Amino acid sequence: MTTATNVPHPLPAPLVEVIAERFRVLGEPMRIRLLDALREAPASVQELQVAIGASQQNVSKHLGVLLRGGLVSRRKEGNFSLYEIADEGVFELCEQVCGGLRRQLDELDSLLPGGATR
Amino acid sequence: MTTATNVPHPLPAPLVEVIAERFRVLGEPMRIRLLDALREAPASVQELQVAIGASQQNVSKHLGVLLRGGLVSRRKEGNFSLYEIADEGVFELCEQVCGGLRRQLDELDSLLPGGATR
DNA sequence: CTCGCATACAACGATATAGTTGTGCTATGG
DNA sequence: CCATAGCACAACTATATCGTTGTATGCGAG
Repeated sequence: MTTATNVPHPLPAPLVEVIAERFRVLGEPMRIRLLDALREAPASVQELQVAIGASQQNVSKHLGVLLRGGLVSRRKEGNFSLYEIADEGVFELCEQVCGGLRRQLDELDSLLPGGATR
Repeated sequence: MTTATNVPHPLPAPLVEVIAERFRVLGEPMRIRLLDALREAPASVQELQVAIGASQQNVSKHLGVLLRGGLVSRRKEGNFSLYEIADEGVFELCEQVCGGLRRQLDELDSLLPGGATR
Protein backbone atom coordinates (compact mmCIF):
# COMPACT_ATOMS: atom_id res chain seq x y z
CA MET A 1 0.00 0.00 0.00
CA THR A 2 1.41 3.33 -0.98
CA THR A 3 -0.70 5.56 1.23
CA ALA A 4 -2.34 4.60 4.49
CA THR A 5 -4.15 7.65 5.79
CA ASN A 6 -7.11 6.90 7.95
CA VAL A 7 -9.17 10.03 8.14
CA PRO A 8 -12.25 10.56 10.31
CA HIS A 9 -15.72 10.98 8.88
CA PRO A 10 -17.38 13.28 8.47
CA LEU A 11 -14.25 15.11 7.40
CA PRO A 12 -13.40 18.02 9.69
CA ALA A 13 -14.02 21.35 8.05
CA PRO A 14 -10.40 22.55 7.84
CA LEU A 15 -9.34 19.29 6.23
CA VAL A 16 -12.08 19.64 3.67
CA GLU A 17 -10.77 23.08 2.79
CA VAL A 18 -7.23 21.83 2.40
CA ILE A 19 -8.26 18.87 0.28
CA ALA A 20 -10.38 21.05 -1.99
CA GLU A 21 -7.54 23.53 -2.23
CA ARG A 22 -5.20 20.88 -3.55
CA PHE A 23 -7.73 19.69 -6.09
CA ARG A 24 -8.33 23.26 -7.13
CA VAL A 25 -4.63 23.75 -7.79
CA LEU A 26 -4.74 20.73 -10.07
CA GLY A 27 -7.92 21.88 -11.77
CA GLU A 28 -6.17 23.92 -14.42
CA PRO A 29 -5.02 22.49 -17.76
CA MET A 30 -1.87 24.57 -17.87
CA ARG A 31 -0.79 23.42 -14.45
CA ILE A 32 -1.41 19.80 -15.42
CA ARG A 33 0.74 20.39 -18.47
CA LEU A 34 3.47 21.93 -16.36
CA LEU A 35 3.50 18.98 -14.00
CA ASP A 36 3.53 16.61 -16.95
CA ALA A 37 6.46 18.49 -18.45
CA LEU A 38 8.33 18.16 -15.16
CA ARG A 39 7.64 14.45 -15.04
CA GLU A 40 11.04 13.33 -16.28
CA ALA A 41 13.36 16.01 -15.01
CA PRO A 42 13.49 19.44 -13.38
CA ALA A 43 13.29 22.33 -15.83
CA SER A 44 13.71 26.07 -16.01
CA VAL A 45 10.90 28.50 -16.68
CA GLN A 46 12.18 29.01 -20.17
CA GLU A 47 12.24 25.32 -20.98
CA LEU A 48 8.71 24.95 -19.70
CA GLN A 49 7.64 28.01 -21.61
CA VAL A 50 8.93 26.47 -24.82
CA ALA A 51 7.56 23.02 -24.06
CA ILE A 52 4.10 24.30 -23.33
CA GLY A 53 3.87 27.31 -25.56
CA ALA A 54 2.71 30.02 -23.21
CA SER A 55 3.99 33.41 -22.15
CA GLN A 56 6.83 33.56 -19.65
CA GLN A 57 4.69 35.49 -17.22
CA ASN A 58 1.86 33.03 -17.37
CA VAL A 59 4.14 30.06 -16.90
CA SER A 60 5.81 31.77 -13.96
CA LYS A 61 2.45 32.59 -12.47
CA HIS A 62 1.15 29.03 -12.61
CA LEU A 63 4.45 27.71 -11.32
CA GLY A 64 3.97 30.08 -8.42
CA VAL A 65 0.58 28.53 -7.71
CA LEU A 66 2.07 25.04 -7.85
CA LEU A 67 4.91 26.18 -5.60
CA ARG A 68 2.60 27.66 -2.99
CA GLY A 69 0.52 24.52 -3.21
CA GLY A 70 3.60 22.49 -2.38
CA LEU A 71 3.42 20.45 -5.58
CA VAL A 72 6.73 21.66 -6.95
CA SER A 73 9.92 23.02 -5.42
CA ARG A 74 12.13 25.78 -6.75
CA ARG A 75 15.88 26.17 -6.58
CA LYS A 76 17.98 28.89 -8.13
CA GLU A 77 20.68 27.60 -10.43
CA GLY A 78 22.81 30.55 -11.49
CA ASN A 79 20.59 32.72 -13.59
CA PHE A 80 17.83 30.15 -13.87
CA SER A 81 15.07 28.93 -11.64
CA LEU A 82 14.80 25.18 -11.69
CA TYR A 83 11.42 23.78 -10.83
CA GLU A 84 11.03 20.22 -9.70
CA ILE A 85 8.19 17.90 -8.71
CA ALA A 86 7.92 18.01 -4.93
CA ASP A 87 5.43 15.19 -4.50
CA GLU A 88 5.56 12.35 -7.00
CA GLY A 89 2.14 11.35 -5.75
CA VAL A 90 0.52 13.79 -8.16
CA PHE A 91 1.20 11.42 -11.03
CA GLU A 92 -0.55 8.67 -9.17
CA LEU A 93 -3.46 11.05 -8.71
CA CYS A 94 -3.62 11.80 -12.42
CA GLU A 95 -3.46 8.14 -13.28
CA GLN A 96 -6.30 7.41 -10.94
CA VAL A 97 -8.34 10.13 -12.56
CA CYS A 98 -7.60 8.56 -15.91
CA GLY A 99 -8.71 5.24 -14.52
CA GLY A 100 -11.97 6.75 -13.39
CA LEU A 101 -12.51 8.33 -16.77
CA ARG A 102 -11.87 5.02 -18.47
CA ARG A 103 -14.38 3.31 -16.22
CA GLN A 104 -16.92 5.93 -17.18
CA LEU A 105 -16.25 5.47 -20.87
CA ASP A 106 -16.55 1.71 -20.58
CA GLU A 107 -19.86 2.11 -18.83
CA LEU A 108 -21.14 4.43 -21.52
CA ASP A 109 -19.85 2.05 -24.17
CA SER A 110 -21.80 -0.83 -22.73
CA LEU A 111 -24.96 1.23 -23.10
CA LEU A 112 -24.53 1.77 -26.82
CA PRO A 113 -26.53 -0.34 -29.26
CA GLY A 114 -24.62 -3.56 -29.60
CA GLY A 115 -23.17 -3.18 -26.14
CA ALA A 116 -19.54 -3.87 -25.35
CA THR A 117 -19.59 -7.12 -27.29
CA ARG A 118 -19.55 -5.65 -30.76
CA MET B 1 -4.21 -3.50 -8.99
CA THR B 2 -7.16 -1.18 -8.97
CA THR B 3 -6.21 1.06 -11.86
CA ALA B 4 -3.83 0.31 -14.70
CA THR B 5 -3.96 3.18 -17.15
CA ASN B 6 -0.86 3.79 -19.19
CA VAL B 7 -1.12 7.21 -20.73
CA PRO B 8 1.24 8.72 -23.29
CA HIS B 9 3.48 11.67 -22.52
CA PRO B 10 3.32 14.48 -23.11
CA LEU B 11 -0.38 14.22 -22.36
CA PRO B 12 -2.55 14.97 -25.40
CA ALA B 13 -4.34 18.30 -25.05
CA PRO B 14 -7.91 16.99 -24.84
CA LEU B 15 -6.93 14.56 -22.10
CA VAL B 16 -5.32 17.37 -20.15
CA GLU B 17 -8.57 19.30 -20.33
CA VAL B 18 -10.61 16.37 -19.12
CA ILE B 19 -8.25 15.61 -16.25
CA ALA B 20 -8.21 19.23 -15.14
CA GLU B 21 -11.97 19.34 -15.41
CA ARG B 22 -12.34 16.45 -13.02
CA PHE B 23 -9.94 18.01 -10.55
CA ARG B 24 -11.80 21.28 -10.85
CA VAL B 25 -15.06 19.58 -9.93
CA LEU B 26 -13.37 18.26 -6.81
CA GLY B 27 -11.82 21.63 -6.01
CA GLU B 28 -14.76 22.87 -3.97
CA PRO B 29 -15.19 22.31 -0.25
CA MET B 30 -18.93 21.88 -0.45
CA ARG B 31 -18.65 19.23 -3.13
CA ILE B 32 -16.05 17.38 -1.09
CA ARG B 33 -18.45 17.50 1.82
CA LEU B 34 -21.28 16.19 -0.33
CA LEU B 35 -19.19 13.28 -1.53
CA ASP B 36 -18.11 12.58 2.02
CA ALA B 37 -21.73 12.61 3.15
CA LEU B 38 -22.59 10.12 0.42
CA ARG B 39 -19.75 7.89 1.47
CA GLU B 40 -21.85 5.38 3.40
CA ALA B 41 -25.17 5.45 1.62
CA PRO B 42 -27.20 7.26 -1.03
CA ALA B 43 -29.10 10.28 0.24
CA SER B 44 -31.75 12.76 -0.79
CA VAL B 45 -31.13 16.44 -1.31
CA GLN B 46 -32.87 17.21 1.94
CA GLU B 47 -30.74 14.80 3.93
CA LEU B 48 -27.61 16.26 2.44
CA GLN B 49 -28.88 19.75 3.05
CA VAL B 50 -29.32 18.96 6.73
CA ALA B 51 -26.04 17.07 7.01
CA ILE B 52 -24.03 19.85 5.46
CA GLY B 53 -25.97 22.89 6.52
CA ALA B 54 -26.45 24.74 3.27
CA SER B 55 -29.41 26.01 1.30
CA GLN B 56 -31.41 23.54 -0.74
CA GLN B 57 -30.63 25.44 -3.92
CA ASN B 58 -26.93 25.44 -3.29
CA VAL B 59 -26.84 21.75 -2.46
CA SER B 60 -28.85 20.93 -5.55
CA LYS B 61 -26.56 23.08 -7.65
CA HIS B 62 -23.37 21.41 -6.49
CA LEU B 63 -24.97 17.99 -6.84
CA GLY B 64 -25.70 18.98 -10.42
CA VAL B 65 -22.03 19.73 -10.97
CA LEU B 66 -21.06 16.37 -9.48
CA LEU B 67 -23.70 14.69 -11.60
CA ARG B 68 -22.52 16.28 -14.83
CA GLY B 69 -18.99 15.37 -13.83
CA GLY B 70 -20.05 11.77 -13.53
CA LEU B 71 -19.04 11.50 -9.89
CA VAL B 72 -22.52 10.79 -8.61
CA SER B 73 -25.68 9.31 -10.11
CA ARG B 74 -29.27 10.35 -9.52
CA ARG B 75 -32.41 8.31 -9.34
CA LYS B 76 -35.91 9.51 -8.57
CA GLU B 77 -37.54 7.82 -5.65
CA GLY B 78 -41.11 9.02 -5.38
CA ASN B 79 -40.97 12.65 -4.49
CA PHE B 80 -37.24 12.55 -3.68
CA SER B 81 -34.04 12.50 -5.66
CA LEU B 82 -31.56 9.99 -4.37
CA TYR B 83 -27.96 10.76 -5.15
CA GLU B 84 -25.32 8.09 -5.02
CA ILE B 85 -21.58 7.84 -5.51
CA ALA B 86 -20.99 6.78 -9.10
CA ASP B 87 -17.25 6.18 -8.89
CA GLU B 88 -15.89 4.92 -5.59
CA GLY B 89 -12.47 5.90 -6.84
CA VAL B 90 -12.99 9.44 -5.60
CA PHE B 91 -12.41 8.30 -2.05
CA GLU B 92 -9.12 6.80 -3.06
CA LEU B 93 -8.26 10.13 -4.65
CA CYS B 94 -9.06 12.01 -1.46
CA GLU B 95 -7.04 9.61 0.60
CA GLN B 96 -4.09 10.04 -1.68
CA VAL B 97 -4.36 13.77 -1.34
CA CYS B 98 -4.39 13.33 2.41
CA GLY B 99 -1.30 11.17 2.10
CA GLY B 100 0.46 13.87 0.14
CA LEU B 101 -0.52 16.47 2.70
CA ARG B 102 0.82 14.29 5.47
CA ARG B 103 4.11 13.82 3.65
CA GLN B 104 4.38 17.59 3.35
CA LEU B 105 3.70 18.11 7.02
CA ASP B 106 6.26 15.49 7.99
CA GLU B 107 8.82 17.18 5.80
CA LEU B 108 8.10 20.53 7.38
CA ASP B 109 8.20 18.96 10.80
CA SER B 110 11.65 17.56 10.21
CA LEU B 111 12.88 21.06 9.47
CA LEU B 112 11.77 22.49 12.79
CA PRO B 113 14.30 22.96 15.60
CA GLY B 114 14.54 19.61 17.32
CA GLY B 115 13.67 17.83 14.11
CA ALA B 116 11.42 14.81 13.98
CA THR B 117 13.37 13.13 16.78
CA ARG B 118 11.98 15.24 19.58
C1' DC C 1 -58.50 19.37 -8.83
C1' DT C 2 -56.08 21.91 -5.42
C1' DC C 3 -52.59 22.11 -2.14
C1' DG C 4 -48.12 21.29 -0.28
C1' DC C 5 -43.61 19.21 -0.37
C1' DA C 6 -39.12 18.07 -2.66
C1' DT C 7 -36.32 19.35 -6.16
C1' DA C 8 -34.48 21.77 -10.30
C1' DC C 9 -33.56 25.80 -12.88
C1' DA C 10 -32.73 30.86 -14.16
C1' DA C 11 -31.09 35.32 -12.96
C1' DC C 12 -28.40 38.25 -10.17
C1' DG C 13 -24.50 40.36 -7.46
C1' DA C 14 -20.02 39.49 -5.34
C1' DT C 15 -15.77 37.36 -5.49
C1' DA C 16 -12.05 34.80 -7.67
C1' DT C 17 -9.19 33.37 -11.29
C1' DA C 18 -6.84 33.30 -16.04
C1' DG C 19 -4.08 35.68 -19.21
C1' DT C 20 -1.93 39.96 -20.67
C1' DT C 21 0.96 44.14 -20.07
C1' DG C 22 4.34 46.54 -17.75
C1' DT C 23 8.09 46.60 -14.67
C1' DG C 24 11.55 45.41 -10.97
C1' DC C 25 15.16 42.29 -9.36
C1' DT C 26 19.31 39.33 -9.72
C1' DA C 27 23.08 37.18 -11.99
C1' DT C 28 26.21 36.91 -15.88
C1' DG C 29 29.27 38.95 -19.40
C1' DG C 30 31.80 42.64 -21.65
C1' DC D 1 29.92 50.00 -14.49
C1' DC D 2 26.61 48.99 -17.84
C1' DA D 3 23.92 45.90 -20.78
C1' DT D 4 21.49 41.85 -21.20
C1' DA D 5 19.07 37.57 -19.99
C1' DG D 6 15.97 35.06 -16.96
C1' DC D 7 12.55 35.35 -13.83
C1' DA D 8 8.98 37.23 -10.48
C1' DC D 9 5.57 40.41 -9.25
C1' DA D 10 1.77 44.06 -9.61
C1' DA D 11 -2.06 46.00 -12.11
C1' DC D 12 -5.59 45.35 -15.28
C1' DT D 13 -9.48 43.22 -18.10
C1' DA D 14 -12.37 39.40 -19.16
C1' DT D 15 -14.48 35.45 -17.71
C1' DA D 16 -16.06 32.04 -14.43
C1' DT D 17 -17.91 30.53 -10.26
C1' DC D 18 -20.12 30.81 -5.71
C1' DG D 19 -24.15 31.62 -3.02
C1' DT D 20 -28.63 33.77 -2.96
C1' DT D 21 -33.36 34.89 -4.51
C1' DG D 22 -37.23 33.80 -7.07
C1' DT D 23 -39.75 30.53 -9.49
C1' DA D 24 -41.08 26.39 -12.23
C1' DT D 25 -41.86 21.29 -12.34
C1' DG D 26 -43.37 16.83 -10.63
C1' DC D 27 -45.46 13.88 -7.33
C1' DG D 28 -48.52 12.56 -3.52
C1' DA D 29 -52.38 13.67 -0.18
C1' DG D 30 -56.92 15.16 0.75
